[in-house]
Amino acid sequence: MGRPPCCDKANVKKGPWTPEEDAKLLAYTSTHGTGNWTNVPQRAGLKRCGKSCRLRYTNYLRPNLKHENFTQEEEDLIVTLHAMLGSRWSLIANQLPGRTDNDVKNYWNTKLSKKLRQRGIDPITHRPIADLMNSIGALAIRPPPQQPPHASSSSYLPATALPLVHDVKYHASGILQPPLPHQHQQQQAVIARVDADAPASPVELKWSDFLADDAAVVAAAAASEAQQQVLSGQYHHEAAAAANVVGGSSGILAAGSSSGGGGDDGAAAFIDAILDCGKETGVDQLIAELLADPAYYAGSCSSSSEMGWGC
DNA sequence: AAGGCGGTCAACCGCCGGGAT
DNA sequence: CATCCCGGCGGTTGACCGCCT
Repeated sequence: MGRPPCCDKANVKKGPWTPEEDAKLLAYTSTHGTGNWTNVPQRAGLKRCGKSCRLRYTNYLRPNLKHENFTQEEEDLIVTLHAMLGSRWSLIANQLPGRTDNDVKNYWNTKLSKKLRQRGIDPITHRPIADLMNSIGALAIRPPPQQPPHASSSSYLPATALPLVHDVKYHASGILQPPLPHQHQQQQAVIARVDADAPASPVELKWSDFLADDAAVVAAAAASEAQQQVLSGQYHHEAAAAANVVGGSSGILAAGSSSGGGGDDGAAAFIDAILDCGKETGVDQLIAELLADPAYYAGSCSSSSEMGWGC
């Protein structure tokens, strides 16, 4: 039971918008701007729900929207960001000027996820499907852990750790390869730089707080040094974001990848906490920086056309 | 020609978080 | 502090279209 509907459904028109309705909405927004959408229908002379008006405007009528097909570069970016962020379409869309979250979501659901699947890549985890099947088989026969999940000398490791984001290109290409040494060094350098910016009173967030089951344990075991900083409680939102990018992306990637596993929820909650750590989080900026740094994604191939999954 | 089928995408729905009161 | 309202988000639906049989 959610909130009551925002509109009187009996007096609200639904369905496709007509050119006349578009014109009314455009005329109103061009003179009055956006905001207070609940009053917009009445003032614009529309028999629509305010939410519907907002959606129509943001997804279709808003200036500077791109209506043409997605480019190869945009596809690459979506795949990369989806690997980093999961289905946070608004964040992904923020990195694609002129695209809406609805655009990106639809494009992902109808095109990109299929492309990945055809390439043998699981679109949720961004791992090779064959790899996942092996992992599932290993999980099925693995005995329960004998040690607490945070034991440092854990002999308990999955057959294949969940993926690191810097592997995304490799996954997308279907060729899983380890990062080159200089790539790893550069990743660590970024972590160090981000960590150096940590505030004097860091937010107390621990990855372990979000651990709930095996999947999260696997993710933690696969984490890098940067994630260890998170585990030690010296959390800083940007550092944590970097930790997730470099070592803890498995949490993001695992989110939603299984049917309701608690670890997936934990990973998602962890990311939520990161994103909630203040308006100045700089997540967008961090994403932009990471994307601008070719070292993160420089693999054996540099574009998805080379990946071989062009149209 | 017509019906079935799958793909695409605009739009809706319900939930959530944040600000206002 | 509690409640209400609004905007935003992600998931889902359904209309439309083109292709195939």
